[in-house]
Amino acid sequence: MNNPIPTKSELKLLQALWALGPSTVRELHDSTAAESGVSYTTTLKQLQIMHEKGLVKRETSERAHRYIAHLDREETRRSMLDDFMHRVYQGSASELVIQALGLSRPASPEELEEIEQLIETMKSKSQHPSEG
Amino acid sequence: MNNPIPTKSELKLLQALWALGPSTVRELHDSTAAESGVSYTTTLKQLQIMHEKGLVKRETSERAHRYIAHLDREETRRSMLDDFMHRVYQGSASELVIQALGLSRPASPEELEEIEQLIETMKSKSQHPSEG
DNA sequence: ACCTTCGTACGATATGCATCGTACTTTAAC
DNA sequence: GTTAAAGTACGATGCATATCGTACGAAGGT
Repeated sequence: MNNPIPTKSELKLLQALWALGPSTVRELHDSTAAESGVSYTTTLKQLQIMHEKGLVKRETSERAHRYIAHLDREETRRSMLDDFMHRVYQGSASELVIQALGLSRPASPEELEEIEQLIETMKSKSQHPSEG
Repeated sequence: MNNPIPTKSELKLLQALWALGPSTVRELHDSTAAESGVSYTTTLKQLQIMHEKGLVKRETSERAHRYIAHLDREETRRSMLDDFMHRVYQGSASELVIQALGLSRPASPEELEEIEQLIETMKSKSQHPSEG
């Protein structure tokens, strides 16, 4: 808990790390620099800073160090969403959900089913408040 | 569309503006500075910058100018949520919704009903893809 | 008329983030 | 063993954000 919130560019590198798994700076740079256009040392420095902050771990046994995301995608998203929900929606998950459902492309029927089932679960839970 | 995303401190002032309606710097500062501890001129400067950016309008007929949020809370939240959803969830509203429902306090039964109804609407829509 | 109070305007500074260039190190090829 | 290639480390810079102090103008009381 109380995890550091990654910045925009840190998040991009984390996305690449989650997609590729443990990677060298070279690999990460090649997979992201095409879009961002930044130079190699920028990617390197960014990863070093992320290491200081504890966002990534690294394996230094090889000459080219291998970086690993410290938290998985689910946990990171959860931290960021929690922060966002409090800052923007004053902690109201339901208002956030309602607005998210109104955004852009409709979800697939399977996803809608999954969401509905979650809601059923929450409904029954809210009738047994002793469960925390 | 393509609205500027407010920064963290700008968002706090917008929250105050939405709560209070058109307000002077003094009013906004009194209602937010207790928590933030910043000085009056900080609030003033912030609002001037927000005015330059188009985040707020202002009424200068009185000596103490009156500031008004340019966009209402719903629109601002929508822009911010859309940006967040793309950056963090790669545009997947359903993954965001599922995780939001899992966060912290459960929503009230009324809110869950509202969400369920929304989902029913979306389900029927997804069976008539010609509606865009 | 003069001073105090309340307001705006704006330059200066601190901090965080993102970016790059340069210096140094290691490896392998010649 | 000298050099080229590929790597790490790190200081310097630019830019946005956040904060504050000072300067200055307008109103009102005495």
